[in-house]
Amino acid sequence: MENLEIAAVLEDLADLLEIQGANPFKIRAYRNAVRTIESVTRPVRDMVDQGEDLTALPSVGASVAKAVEELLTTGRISRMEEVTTEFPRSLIDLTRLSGVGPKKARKLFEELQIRTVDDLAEALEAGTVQTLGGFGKKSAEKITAAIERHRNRVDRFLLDEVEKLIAGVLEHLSAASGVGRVEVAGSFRRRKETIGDIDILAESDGDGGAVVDHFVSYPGAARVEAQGDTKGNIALHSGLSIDLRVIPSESFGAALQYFTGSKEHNVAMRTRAVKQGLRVNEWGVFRVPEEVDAEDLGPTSGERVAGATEEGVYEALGMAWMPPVLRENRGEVEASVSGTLPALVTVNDILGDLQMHSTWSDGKATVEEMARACEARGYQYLALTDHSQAMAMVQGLTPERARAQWVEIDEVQERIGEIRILKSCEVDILKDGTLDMPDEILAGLDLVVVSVHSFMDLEKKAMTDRVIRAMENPEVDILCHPTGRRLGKRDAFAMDVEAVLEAAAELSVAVELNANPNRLDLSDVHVYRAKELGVKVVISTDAHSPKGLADMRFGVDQARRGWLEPGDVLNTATLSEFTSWLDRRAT
DNA sequence: GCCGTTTTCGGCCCGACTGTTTTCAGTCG
Repeated sequence: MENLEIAAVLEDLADLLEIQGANPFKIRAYRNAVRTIESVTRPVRDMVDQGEDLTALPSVGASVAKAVEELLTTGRISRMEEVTTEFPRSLIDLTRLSGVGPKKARKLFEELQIRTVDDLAEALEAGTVQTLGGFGKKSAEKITAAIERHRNRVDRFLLDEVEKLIAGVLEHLSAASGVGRVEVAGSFRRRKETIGDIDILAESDGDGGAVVDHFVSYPGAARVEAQGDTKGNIALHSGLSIDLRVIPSESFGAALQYFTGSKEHNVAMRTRAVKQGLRVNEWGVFRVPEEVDAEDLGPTSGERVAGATEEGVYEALGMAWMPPVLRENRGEVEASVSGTLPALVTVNDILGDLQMHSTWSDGKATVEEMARACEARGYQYLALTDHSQAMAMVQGLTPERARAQWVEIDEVQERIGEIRILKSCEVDILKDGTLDMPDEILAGLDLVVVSVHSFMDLEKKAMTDRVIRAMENPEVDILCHPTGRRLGKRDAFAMDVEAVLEAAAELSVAVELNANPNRLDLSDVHVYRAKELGVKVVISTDAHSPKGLADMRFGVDQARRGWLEPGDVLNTATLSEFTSWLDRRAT
């Protein structure tokens, strides 16, 4: 069982306990443990198998450790079984509907015997929901709309989609009178691989309500969900929900910090602040007067010690500012305090792109066009990685056509001069782990990259063995898009990523972080683990046109989320450093 | 349920908006 699956079960347990009305701090404790397990870079399963003490993990105590061990050995958690005799697990789906929380879910179940979203839809249709105390006409309408959205749900958006969707909103907002800085905060600013909704902050010391009015008048808005003096929300036709907060200048940094999150990062920060007699909220950092009861404090009571800038907020807490990509409570708070934050890789460090396609297979541009586009980006080298023949539908290269391409590459290299074009091939890993290209061709290539494109539904062990077998071929340099996922479309293969990374370390094979925003494969947690194991990461665009080369920045963002520094990323190497790496196995 | 450089007991992050509950609970982020 993968870490994410374990976390999902515990999350369900927390949701059910909340419906049951358990102690809120107990519920929070479970949720904290969920976050820990989601971001542990090693498989928890291995830790249990090796008899390690799970309570060494932050926020995991005796109860959660026992529950996880029980889950891994028996496939169930007895605490969960107890709760589900009282409240069916399907009630969790109700709380996922906007406007329905644990209290309402419980009430719907106890008074109307509603167990599922379908039950709820029927009851709304019949008009019985409105008869319950706490539910009126408006809430019935809201929940009906939420069910509708749930049924044709556009769950999460990709980073590149969001960038396009919000450009017009930002332009519209900047045109509002009295608005200064406009920043997008939230998971978008942290460059998370998928985005649920958008948080925009607008600086204004004037009439906040007027700014919100202007915001909700955005012509592209499908509906207005909320509208107050400091806050508004609209939904676009795509389903993307956009929150606006209007913030005075003196609080802009505090608000930017607060709404950038993550929630877990902020909790860790505020807990630290409380120990220093400070109070952090979206309005600033305040020194709490000692003899005043916390209950009597307003949001801006006490002496303001920071708030105008984000740097100032961190400084007030004795911390160094850090890039938003790190703010996931995975050790960055401690690293910031101790001055050991990583010096993250940037787009400017990238000196080459090691996966792209040309018209020799399914690319849209010629070898020369791709090379010139890479040259224009300031790279020292690129690798042409057209598909091998197993990818027949995209005219993958036969050995004969591979040789023919080498001739063309030599000609282009002659014309183009400085930038080095590496002869490569994205060789398919066949079902049995052998490679779709004869050894003499592999030996003639400058660089061999390998990928799985077929039989993606193999059993976990078979898939893991297949990929490791491919990496054992001494000609192999890079494993591309290792888990095969397509965000929001296709799950990762059933594959033991830990075992594959360990094999990569052993065999001196690099792993790709595919920069295409649909893939971003490996994930942030996996590249972090690769770094821990000493596996080199290559950030490649897999471009099929010159335009696709620009996706590099998405890959770099993901690498930064995984704490990678330039030295961890192979394609920050200069050409001569990179070619010596290619000779690493020569003795 | 978890945790400890003030604590092994007594805390645990905090504010805005909405709808309906005439003074605030529920939900959300």
